Amino acid sequence: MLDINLIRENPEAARAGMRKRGMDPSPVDEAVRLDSRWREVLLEAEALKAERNKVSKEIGKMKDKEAREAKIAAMREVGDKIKALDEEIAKLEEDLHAVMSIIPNIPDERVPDGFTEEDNVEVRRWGEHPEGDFYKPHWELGPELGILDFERGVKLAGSRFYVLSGAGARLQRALIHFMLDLHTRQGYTEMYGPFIVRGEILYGAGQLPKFAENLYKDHEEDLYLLPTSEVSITGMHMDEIIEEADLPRFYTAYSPCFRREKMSAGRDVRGIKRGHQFDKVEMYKFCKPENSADELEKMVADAEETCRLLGIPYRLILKCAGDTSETAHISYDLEAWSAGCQEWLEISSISNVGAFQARRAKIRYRPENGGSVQPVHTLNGSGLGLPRTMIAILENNQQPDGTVIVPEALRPWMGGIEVLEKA
RNA sequence: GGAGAGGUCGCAUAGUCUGGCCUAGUGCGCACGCUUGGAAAGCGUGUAUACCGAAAGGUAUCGAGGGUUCAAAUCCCUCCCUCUCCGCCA
Repeated sequence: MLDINLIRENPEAARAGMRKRGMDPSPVDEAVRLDSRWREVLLEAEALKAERNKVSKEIGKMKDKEAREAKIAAMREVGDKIKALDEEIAKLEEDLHAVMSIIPNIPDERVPDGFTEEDNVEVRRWGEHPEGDFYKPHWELGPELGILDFERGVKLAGSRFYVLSGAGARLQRALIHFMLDLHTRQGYTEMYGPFIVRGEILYGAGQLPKFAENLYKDHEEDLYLLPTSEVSITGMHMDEIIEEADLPRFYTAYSPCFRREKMSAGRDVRGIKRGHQFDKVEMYKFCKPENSADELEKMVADAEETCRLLGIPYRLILKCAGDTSETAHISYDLEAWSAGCQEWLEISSISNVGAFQARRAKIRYRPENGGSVQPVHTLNGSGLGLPRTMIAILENNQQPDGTVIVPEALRPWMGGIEVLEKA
């Protein structure tokens, strides 16, 4: 959510941001209109409340019965007016809130123009593409090695589910281990929390109401399965005021992620690229506004280090305005090359969200110099999505004989397995 | 799942029965000042958040949301959470 003061003082900035994303900027005008009407009615209601508070206090001290009754009758009328105005205020607030929550974050000036993936800008590349005519896609390679079972996944839970077994399951666990240890070394604190969260937590992170249909929900309580641990980490400090001395805070967390993928029905159905359940290790930062730009670059470097240590060739993409998440000022994507599918796979998305989520989730900090509290900035980035990292490793590291070499970095957790081969 | 006790401005507590001097008291912590060679102690002052307003000031918030009333921390209803005991079960 943007700051209402910005909408008031510089609505053109918000409009320009929406245009840059290819959106119709009219919600900004609607917000300006609702806000000004809201203030008008609020002023009126508060004046009446001030009067009522004052007179009510007098009534408490009055001895004269008749005069007292007269005042009570008068205040009863004032009370009715207040009630009507309060209802109007509540309605205006609701409408304003609804409009404010569809106005996206303003893209950073470095964000390139454009509305589709085509307009994203490649920043840099690392690593060599494996060349050869023997590279198979993972959906063939995995079952052949006996580590990936699509049929049983479907039997258990339907399409877009799969089962990892033996060395496949172990490889994923090794990756989780490796990433958490790496991020800890990079300065992040490991967190483990609920994989099910309340609706208000999703709201604070900006997932609700917009993405309601993409979430799995408990059938009788206001609880949802996590679509990403970005949500739970944001919620970690919801409604808190953090002392400046306690910033920045860096967190890393492993969690499964659950998504109904309603919006991408029929897309990427093959293999493990897009499942309803996948694991992810997340990086997250809460910091002061003046540091978020630098922290973003550092987080990108942390994600790149993960790829390099695993030997995964990648390219770093700066997303164009139309392709940048609505909560973000600016987003980078890290894409891994997969030799079997012959395509770039998004394995990490790293964003500076600025105050956008913090404002919504009421996460603020108290400056040491005594200034007033203000929203912190938040950043989030995948420390790599596990399935796509698995794809890259399996496909790129395969040998002409159909075996797969385990990256050195993962060996400490592989129990002596250096090569994946048919059991 | 059953029974009970609770949730108050950083922390700890008073206030709730009996609605109005609650503009929420007190202690601790914290900040500043006085005192001191310096410190501790002591003394004094200050110490939530949001919104409206140029300001003065006003409004709201006592777990959340409704209700009663001229007036609600206080009375009523619903919900959330915590603790204790019982039952059941990883």
